[in-house]
Amino acid sequence: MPAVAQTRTRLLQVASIRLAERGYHGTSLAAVAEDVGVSKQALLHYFGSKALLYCAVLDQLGQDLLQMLFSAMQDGQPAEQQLDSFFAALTARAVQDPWLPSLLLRVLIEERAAGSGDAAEPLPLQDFLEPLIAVIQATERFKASSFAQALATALQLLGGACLFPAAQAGLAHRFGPEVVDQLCDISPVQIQALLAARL
Amino acid sequence: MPAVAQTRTRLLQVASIRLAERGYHGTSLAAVAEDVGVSKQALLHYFGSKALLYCAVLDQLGQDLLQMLFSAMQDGQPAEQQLDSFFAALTARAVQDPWLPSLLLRVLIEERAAGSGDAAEPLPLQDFLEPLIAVIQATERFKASSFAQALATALQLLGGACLFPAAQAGLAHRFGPEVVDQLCDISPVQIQALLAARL
DNA sequence: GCCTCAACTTACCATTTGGTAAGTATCGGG
DNA sequence: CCCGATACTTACCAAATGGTAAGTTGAGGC
Repeated sequence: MPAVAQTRTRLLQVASIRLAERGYHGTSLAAVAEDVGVSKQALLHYFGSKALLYCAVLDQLGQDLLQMLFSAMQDGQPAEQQLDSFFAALTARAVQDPWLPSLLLRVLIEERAAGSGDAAEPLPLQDFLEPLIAVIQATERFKASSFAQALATALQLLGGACLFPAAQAGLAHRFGPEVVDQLCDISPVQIQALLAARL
Repeated sequence: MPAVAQTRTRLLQVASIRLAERGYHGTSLAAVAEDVGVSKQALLHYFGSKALLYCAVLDQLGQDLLQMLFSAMQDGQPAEQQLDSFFAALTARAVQDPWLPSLLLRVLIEERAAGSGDAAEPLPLQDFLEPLIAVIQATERFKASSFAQALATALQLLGGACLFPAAQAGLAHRFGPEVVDQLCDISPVQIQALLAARL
């Protein structure tokens, strides 16, 4: 099935997962390459260096999130419902792709990971965060609020929504898989409750 | 001032900060030791290995959090107010010690980091998480709810409360230091609003 | 004075890591 | 049929890392 040049895509996927699970420094190029079934140098062939691979992964993550946000912004619905749709989509995906919220939280926590030294490098996820804040500022509740307040709310929502799926694997280890199964069912309604309460 | 054996304490502090900022794999023993001003082997002298150092750091973190929780549980106040006090103390400390929420989130995300292979190793932070969930289950709102629902709420609250302080440094880089200053002021009331809305 | 023990230090080592150099195989175009 | 580009591979390397071995220093007990 994977005709050609699928290798790059698979490398990106595997790299995303490993970077989410073990972080930048905990992920070795050799491990990623081995998972995909190619040599380490194949990886370097596609993405010049580890830092650039990391940038590519974050780029992909930003695009994924942005697309989810845009999909939720389609029609002329009120901003509250747009946020509802977005976080519903986010949690739905997060349950089956736990690496996504893990990576998101990680990036937000680890400010600078792979800076090329250049000051003008585009911040990863910035293209996603700014529209998200804009939507929050478009709600009735935050119409008159400051940018900082909208940002605080965005972080609160993201943190509240992403921590469970990101911690999913560890929680199964702590409290048992059956509790996690229950949590997967509870999570979406819990997020809706959070949004309803905060907006 | 540091008479003797303060070295161990300082090593633990510096290790906590570096582990929070850069994660387990991103933190080298040599770097921690150098920050304190001793040799790498002094570190190994006190904590047998890197994995044991990590365990010691997590132990300390768990104790810190547990103490904050117990302090908030003093008198016969209602559970709602106990949670209020705890999260107020947490955010107050988190603003000046951003490494604490960073480390907390990191540990929750990275399930297994330094397992001795033994299956019966005590889970880090478990002694803190369980009482916290118990307090949530003691509230009117969650009195009749399942354990899983209380756990979901605990994670939502922790995520919502910890993401901003943990991301503080990166946010200053993204949106400028003045926005972060505003956020530091906003954060506590935002957390109170979150608690009031969810309990 | 001497023994012991904690609290370190300098040397050293095996492994892993990111990265370079150079070679090979395949394929489409001219 | 050759040319170049793409998509890799094997070999190799310098640096960093966690960890071991052995030595040094100073204080307290006998």
